[in-house]
Amino acid sequence: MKTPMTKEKMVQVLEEIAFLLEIKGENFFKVRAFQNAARILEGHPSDAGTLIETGELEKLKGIGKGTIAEIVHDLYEKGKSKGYEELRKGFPASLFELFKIPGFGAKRIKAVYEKLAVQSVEGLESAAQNGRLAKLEGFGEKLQDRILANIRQMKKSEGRFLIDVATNQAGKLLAYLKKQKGIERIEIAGSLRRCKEIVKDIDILVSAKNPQAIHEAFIQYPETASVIAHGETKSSIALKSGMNCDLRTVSLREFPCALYYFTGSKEHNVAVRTIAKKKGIKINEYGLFKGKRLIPCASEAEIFERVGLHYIPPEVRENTGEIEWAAENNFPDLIEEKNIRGVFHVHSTYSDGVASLEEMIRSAQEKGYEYVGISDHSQSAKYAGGLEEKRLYRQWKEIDQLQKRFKIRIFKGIESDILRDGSLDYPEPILSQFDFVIGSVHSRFNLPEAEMTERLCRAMENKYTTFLGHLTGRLLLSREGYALNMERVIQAAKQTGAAIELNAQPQRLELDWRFCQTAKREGVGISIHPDAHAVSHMNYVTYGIGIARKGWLEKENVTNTMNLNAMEKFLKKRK
DNA sequence: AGAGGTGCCTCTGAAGATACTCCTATCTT
Repeated sequence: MKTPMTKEKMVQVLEEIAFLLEIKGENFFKVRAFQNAARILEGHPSDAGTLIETGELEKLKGIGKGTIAEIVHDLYEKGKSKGYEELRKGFPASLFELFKIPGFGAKRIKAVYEKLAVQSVEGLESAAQNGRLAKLEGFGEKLQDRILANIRQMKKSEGRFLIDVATNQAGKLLAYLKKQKGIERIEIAGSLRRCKEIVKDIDILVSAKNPQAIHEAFIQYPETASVIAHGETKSSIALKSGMNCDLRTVSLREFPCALYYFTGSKEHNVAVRTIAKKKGIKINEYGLFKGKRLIPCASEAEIFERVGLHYIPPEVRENTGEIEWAAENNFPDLIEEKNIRGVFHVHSTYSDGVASLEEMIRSAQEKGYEYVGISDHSQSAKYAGGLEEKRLYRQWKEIDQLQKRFKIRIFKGIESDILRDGSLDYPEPILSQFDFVIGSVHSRFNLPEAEMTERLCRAMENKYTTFLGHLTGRLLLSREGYALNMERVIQAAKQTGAAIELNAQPQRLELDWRFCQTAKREGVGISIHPDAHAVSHMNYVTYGIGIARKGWLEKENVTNTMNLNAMEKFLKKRK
């Protein structure tokens, strides 16, 4: 039996359909209907099978009973869709890559495809290099240069993956391997275990009774695109997604030292080995030795114990001061996900979310939170359906109604655009009615550093600004953040009492962990927010926790570890 | 294409800036 198509793949197909319709110059709303459906499906907490078998699919607003539902059914039941295949005729798969180039949309893709027979990024690059692109109607020298630069930038991201992509793929591979017989211990190691925001490959460590069979099963993994190496202790594969995975097998006895070694970072390992050496201890991936004698270690914790260090959790093993700290005996008690008592920065269908207020609130309550802060976009964010006064009142009214039915405390807030001059997006009489305000920059990204810094500082000086949202506006692997004097911004937060958001969306993950320590030292509060646009995004908090731990944050440093009572006081005090 | 309300039609994510080329495509979630 064929395994049913996964939801991720379906989402991709719907996005491709939208793309093809756009290239064909179809009705804008038709295109958007497919984009919308893709977002809805992606953000829904259930998998495709459940949605189809329960009949819930057709009830989803934006999917309906017509074409889109039919395509999803076909994809699920037959693994293919006639309509989609028809549409794809004559368009090479490599054409989809072009959409990832910033500054390259449907119109321009259509133009180069039809007039220059460009079918891929490679083709576009050579057309730009030999100047053919600039000669095309509607193009020119400058655009050609910009596109070349963007292609170069994009190529830098090749082979690098966001943490959620890596986590999901690693999870599936791990589940597959765990089904094999003879597994004793299995763990993810490497940068993924250290919770790096960008991951290059997945490292898996296994001890098993029958390592050969595990290596064999590993290279047979259905998602394997090619086998790079297949040995007795190490195998490497490239997944269809382009991601590489390494599997190493060790004995059960070696497992803790191997796990420690393969978790890294290299710099951390070198530094700890140096300390160990001074005590006459040798550590390598095979074990911990005093002279020639093997000292058995049943866990990583024992390794640290042996070298006289406090246990250092994987996330902070970057040799950025954690070892000195571990030697001093006042190692921080890093925040854990269970410490989070509520979240802010939750969107709904009032602006650009795909789930209703009720669905988002329910999901927060089901996660066991004491409070949830709703913050849709403000009126200037037209592209995202930002709320002007009238719809704001309607939302407040609905929240009041919902509050009667839900136990969780609902805070009324807004993700307010920070306008060019640093002011917020509503007049004071409206601002004063919010329980909280997240100030975020969503436009005019290319101001000079001094001006942008001033803009953010001014926003924080506004007494209604509770949190400063996604600090630099970066999108990992696709867009640099805007220029900013981080030290000054953190100082301004300290002086004004505004908290800085740690946006847990995998593409953002900022405040960057490298600056969390600075904020912590200055006593600036950090608030971990999912920036959820769908129910499934509520889980982003987990990544935020990983980054917060990586930045050495403790419970006390994180604003939304406050209980409801303390949070209510905090929000009132800010005004 | 889907939703909503009516029976086949209308409306839908709504603007403003930017960077380019020459009047428009793209980006902002």
